[in-house]
Amino acid sequence: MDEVERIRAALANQETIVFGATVEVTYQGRAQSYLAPGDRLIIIKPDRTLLIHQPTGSAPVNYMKAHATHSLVREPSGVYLKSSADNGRESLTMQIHRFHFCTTSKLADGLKLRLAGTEREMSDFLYANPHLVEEGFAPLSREEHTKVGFVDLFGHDRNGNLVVVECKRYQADPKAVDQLRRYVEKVKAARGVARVRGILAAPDVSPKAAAMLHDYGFSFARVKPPQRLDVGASQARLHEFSSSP
Amino acid sequence: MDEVERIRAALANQETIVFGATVEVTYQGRAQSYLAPGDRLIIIKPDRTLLIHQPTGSAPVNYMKAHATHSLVREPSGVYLKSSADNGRESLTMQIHRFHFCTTSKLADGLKLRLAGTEREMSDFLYANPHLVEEGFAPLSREEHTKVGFVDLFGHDRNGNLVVVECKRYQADPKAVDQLRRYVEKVKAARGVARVRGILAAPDVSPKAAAMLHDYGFSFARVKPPQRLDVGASQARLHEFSSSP
DNA sequence: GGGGAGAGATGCCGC
DNA sequence: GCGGCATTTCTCCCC
Repeated sequence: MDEVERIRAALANQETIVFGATVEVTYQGRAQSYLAPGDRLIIIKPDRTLLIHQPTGSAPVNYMKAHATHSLVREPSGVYLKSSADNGRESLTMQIHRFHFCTTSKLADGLKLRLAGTEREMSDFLYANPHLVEEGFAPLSREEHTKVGFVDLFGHDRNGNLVVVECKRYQADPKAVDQLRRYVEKVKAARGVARVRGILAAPDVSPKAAAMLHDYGFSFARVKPPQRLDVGASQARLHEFSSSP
Repeated sequence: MDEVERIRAALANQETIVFGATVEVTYQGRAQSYLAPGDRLIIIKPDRTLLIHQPTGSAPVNYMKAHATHSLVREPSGVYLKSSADNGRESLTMQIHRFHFCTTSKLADGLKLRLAGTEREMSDFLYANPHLVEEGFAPLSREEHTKVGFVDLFGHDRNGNLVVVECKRYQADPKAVDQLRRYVEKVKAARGVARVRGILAAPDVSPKAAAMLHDYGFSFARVKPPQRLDVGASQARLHEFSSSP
């Protein structure tokens, strides 16, 4: 049985397919692209995600998201993998000039990654340790998704001013200051208060972002995201859900 | 030769390595994570990018960026892939409980993807077809990266007002309006002009973003990004550089 | 299902 | 190298 037949069988059987091949790729959908022939690694997952990787970099050079449909066709001009999704609004055609290797297999895995050091954990940490934001800061709420928007941390300072805190786990950039500014204005409008302070909490701040903070009268609090992953606890909890599909 | 030896040889030989295995992964670096044992697809590229994929989704569940170092070690407790980068600030340990398959190969590819329908092409298109932004719009410059920032399109309207246009290839969201607002204010400050109009050009606009446009007195222009990929020309040009490493 | 926002975002291009 | 920003961003969460 050649590669075409093996891949067809694996597609029908919802296996994980991996092959190396010289391929040429055209894509049309949210954008449009063309990739001239070259050696790439192609992956089709059981959820019908398609990934086409070149020999460098983290990101696939071409791809189709989960739940696409794939068909391998032989035509006079050669062998093609034709993929389609979103009722034909996304389509990808890969001409396979030559197979180098091909593997198919059943892989079983239903586990979730446990991640620590996120922005959410950072705002939780600052809620519990408000002096790290500013001496005298008294948080009222965190992750407020309902009243005034998606404010990370909300409270008042030692002088009774309302304070909006935006947390970033990385060096804060202009976008982060935009966001803080938007939330400060939301709170002003929602509460009818003229003075609302803005504090950006992050491990660092870029030059442009720092200038914006100054322009808007905001403050900066240097805070590193906490990284405390309880592997033991997470492992125990994860194993409770470790039944594979 | 078992999998461990084959992978070691392939690492030394800068080959592309693909294997399926039951693995358990811990990561520490910009964040911290733990992934309990399960079947995954592991890829190591010639540039030493490491990707760990679960059976669903486009994104790797764990990874190391290019130029990491990898070593396969046998210890009394089992076989481990230990990866490190950025002088040890990033590290990943993968315990390999069981190999399911393993492939190594030399893949040669040095070609670049040609992509059409980007924001850049959209601003070029509107520069050439300014009436699509607004009747009477007269563009002065595009992709202005030096004077006032990164304004996509800049000009004046039929009444002589300065106009800043921000292009988005997707449905415009609140972040896009933030960005437009920031650029409008930059132009105001740089030119000392009190009135500068802002126009958001995008195929669609979200409800919140539309409300923000209204609040700030900005306009919306419904424009789709152009998708005209000249495959013939790109193919010819690409083949000139098709010598593989 | 769509909107809003985070991400170990990645990648690209400019200085 | 860093900074600023687009991305076929992807993914999650919540309405």
